[in-house]
Amino acid sequence: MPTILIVDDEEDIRELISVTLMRREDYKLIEATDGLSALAIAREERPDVILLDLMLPAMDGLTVFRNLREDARTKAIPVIMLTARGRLEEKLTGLELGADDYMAKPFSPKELTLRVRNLLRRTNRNAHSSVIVSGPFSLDKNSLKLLLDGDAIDLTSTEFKLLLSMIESPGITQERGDLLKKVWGYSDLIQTRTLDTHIKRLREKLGPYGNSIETVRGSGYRFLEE
Amino acid sequence: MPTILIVDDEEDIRELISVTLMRREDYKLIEATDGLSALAIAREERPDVILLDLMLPAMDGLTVFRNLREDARTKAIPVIMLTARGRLEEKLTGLELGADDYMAKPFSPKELTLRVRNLLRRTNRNAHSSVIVSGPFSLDKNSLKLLLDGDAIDLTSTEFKLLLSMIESPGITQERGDLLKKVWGYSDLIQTRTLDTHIKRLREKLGPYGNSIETVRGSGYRFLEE
DNA sequence: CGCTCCTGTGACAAATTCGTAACCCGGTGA
DNA sequence: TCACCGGGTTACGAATTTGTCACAGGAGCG
Repeated sequence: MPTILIVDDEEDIRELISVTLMRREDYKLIEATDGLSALAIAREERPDVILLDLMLPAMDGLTVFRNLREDARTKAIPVIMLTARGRLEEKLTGLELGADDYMAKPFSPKELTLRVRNLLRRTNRNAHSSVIVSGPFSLDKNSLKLLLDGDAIDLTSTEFKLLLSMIESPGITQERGDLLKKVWGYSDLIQTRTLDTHIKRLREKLGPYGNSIETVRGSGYRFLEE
Repeated sequence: MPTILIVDDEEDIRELISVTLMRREDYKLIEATDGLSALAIAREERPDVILLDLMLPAMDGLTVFRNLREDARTKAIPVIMLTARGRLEEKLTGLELGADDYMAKPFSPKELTLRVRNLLRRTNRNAHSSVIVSGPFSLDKNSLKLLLDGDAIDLTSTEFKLLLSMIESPGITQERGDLLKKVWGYSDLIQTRTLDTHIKRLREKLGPYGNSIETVRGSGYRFLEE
């Protein structure tokens, strides 16, 4: 579920945006009423999109934006700037600074929704959507890496495939034959200890989290659901 | 140098856009006057951005857009839709379909430039920059030079190409076959030690940073992500 | 033309991975 | 109680993959 940070000092605007977005999509919304708290929240929460009003008390929106772009933690977060209609110079300054989008109030609720959605899609299109996260596990199909609680774990090619096969269907028991087919390409019921050997090796490498892989006696194995 | 496809049947619009963009940035511009040729060009040239007028003869812009999004070759190309002012329904339909941006004519030339620029930045962080920086590495595509912690390292042509191929996708494991294709143009699975030999030579020249190139056994190689 | 450098090839060494087979243990059913 | 089944474990050797090296041919330069 994407997280959206709404930065506006006017409560009715925040309310309007909040209602608009929640009516049409399933987002987690966070609100900030001033620049400083917006920056703190952005750094802490790493929202997927920021809706940033330019007319803020104390620290104005453009300054907030500059700060966002200067901080490695927040520089990649897409930002939609909001402000009063007709302020072309302001608009251009925002775009000059690298804003992802710009909308003038009052905006069409549907347009806002669509722009947020498209921005999320565009961002996800370029992101490592190949990463599967489950509890402390983070499995990246692009880099063929496993991170466990943030620590890299060396897996062999077969181990990676096996873990991937299991983590893709958490909570689902996979028959031994299915796993043998998926990972090794065995198409018939054959008698082999290969799967068990690799399960053991995998469990060893996973240390305490090795018990995330559960044995279903008489059937196969199952990756613990989060 | 990014490629921009301008799709508009009106010559003065194409001219305006062309002049606007060329005045401010170094782009390769391609023009199309109708939907069919736009699609053909997009598939062949894979532009970095498409400026798509919605009022086209024969095949309208929305249909062109749908086709772009349905084709794996073009679905990832960012599209800015252009049309007459005030057509909110049309605007929403475009955004509904997933357009990356929407501008109403007449548009501010500067705004157009900025939106194109920002879109390019978001989708290709390094595409229009000739210098790729990653940690201590600074690779200049124009001078074919590598700086490592500020010190120039002599690379042969092949070594440079190989390092560039890897550094362009940090953290991504690239199959041996893919690297052989990219750097040597080999198109089939062949048995060769060439890649490994060059990897070894590259690692030697990189000294302590040679371990930025990681071996992914059974797959290929990966440049360490920053 | 001679020299130097670059490049790719093929042979061999080193390292790693993998699968097998034997053995063990616990649970279940007759 | 006993036999059997299924999964856990271990050790070993084979297979595969990657690293390394030396050499030869080609390209480029003076």
